[in-house]
Amino acid sequence: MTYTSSLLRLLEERGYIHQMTDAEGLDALAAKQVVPGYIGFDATAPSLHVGSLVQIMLLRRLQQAGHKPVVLMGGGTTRIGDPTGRDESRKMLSDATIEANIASIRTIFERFLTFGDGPTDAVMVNNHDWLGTLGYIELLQEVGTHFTVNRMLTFDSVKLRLEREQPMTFLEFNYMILQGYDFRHLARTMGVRLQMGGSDQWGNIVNGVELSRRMDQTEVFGVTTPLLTTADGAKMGKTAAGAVWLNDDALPSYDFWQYWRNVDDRDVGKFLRLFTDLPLDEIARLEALPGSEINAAKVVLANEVTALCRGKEAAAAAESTAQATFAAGGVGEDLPELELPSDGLSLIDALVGIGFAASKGEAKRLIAGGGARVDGTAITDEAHRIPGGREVRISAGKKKHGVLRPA
RNA sequence: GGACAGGUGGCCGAGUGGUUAAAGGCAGCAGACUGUAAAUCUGCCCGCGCAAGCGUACGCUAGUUCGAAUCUAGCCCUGUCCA
Repeated sequence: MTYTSSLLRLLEERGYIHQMTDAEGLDALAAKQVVPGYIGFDATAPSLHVGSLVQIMLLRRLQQAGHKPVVLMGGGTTRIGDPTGRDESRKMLSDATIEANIASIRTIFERFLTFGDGPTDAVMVNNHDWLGTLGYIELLQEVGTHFTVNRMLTFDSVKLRLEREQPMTFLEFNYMILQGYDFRHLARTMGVRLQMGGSDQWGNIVNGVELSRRMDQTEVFGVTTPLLTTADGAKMGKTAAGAVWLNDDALPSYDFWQYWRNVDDRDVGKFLRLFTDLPLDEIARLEALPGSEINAAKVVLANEVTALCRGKEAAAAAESTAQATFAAGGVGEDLPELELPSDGLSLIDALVGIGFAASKGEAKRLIAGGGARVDGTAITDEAHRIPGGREVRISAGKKKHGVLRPA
């Protein structure tokens, strides 16, 4: 269908929309007024990772289309743990940890959104502010009456857990109620009319929409994004080294850049549309590049996303390091470094020290497998020693490179 | 509270006294081929040690035994059903 609002047109053509509660209603609303919309984020870690980037970009698009993004931090719900997609109950975090996490996560959003007091400026709220003061009886009376257990049991998050015979505590069972309550609270106090989220949040979003209608007769809307997987079916944002974090103190910018540089060919166009501000015709040109030329599009993708998330300088530094390292076979300044003692260092210790191997055994296996290189030459002798006094380039596999610098 | 079933390496899942650091699969790492892609093939995949070897590991603890993930007892946890 063709939308009249710039918001839905933008979201549609860039591939953000999976499901909507009432497309026509939302389209009409967005065409005539500023729509405050929110997305909820967990505060379980001090950084969000690439898996949340679609949601972050969604808020950015909302602002670009002239609406007001509201970032909801789950300071309250994190104390419970979202059962969605999890087999096991989540560990509880201390209040201090949660607060610190929220502060750290906020720095990411400040790169993607313009915060302030204006009508379309972004704001960040914490659901602990209202959930924390909500009494149990009050919750049961006000909110609980609008949920039937019959219906709650039909939700995937609950059903899956029961089918797999995994435990689900009553605490977690209440999560959906609280999340629905969030929406209604924001609708009442801030005029929020839209909640967005991943497709796994559909049930929670619908609950909030219905809760607002039942308690306040307010019409609010929900939009979910498609579940983002890479072309080979894996969830986004996982690598051997762990999650691809957005905060630069959790993952070096060079590694972040490399993540995007190495995406599957088939994902390039999709990612460019979702994660960059490049115009669509430019993206169409890039993703149509034949054969190995597609690598140019990946460099653009890596530059754009890194610039957005880490800043232009970080992107430029990462690119020039990659250029120097891969194309010229030299050494870029963004590579991981390790001090090289004047009397040299064993190859094994060097690999472990720079973080290319988790243990000496792993380093040995790497060497035995022919994956260890010193100055570009494969070394298969486990006992190899690197002499000191000179800068040495060390590699594990084709992609991981580092530098040993004399002390 | 009772009956029954179960708790194995990152995940799934075999194994019911010794040749088991524990089959198989997934995930991961490396090599070949390439384009820092995919697919495919090959090797690797607990830690320490140059090595022979040592140390840890099958929910926890204590036993039986020359020897236990495998047998016994107690405990903890989970599920299903019953109260």
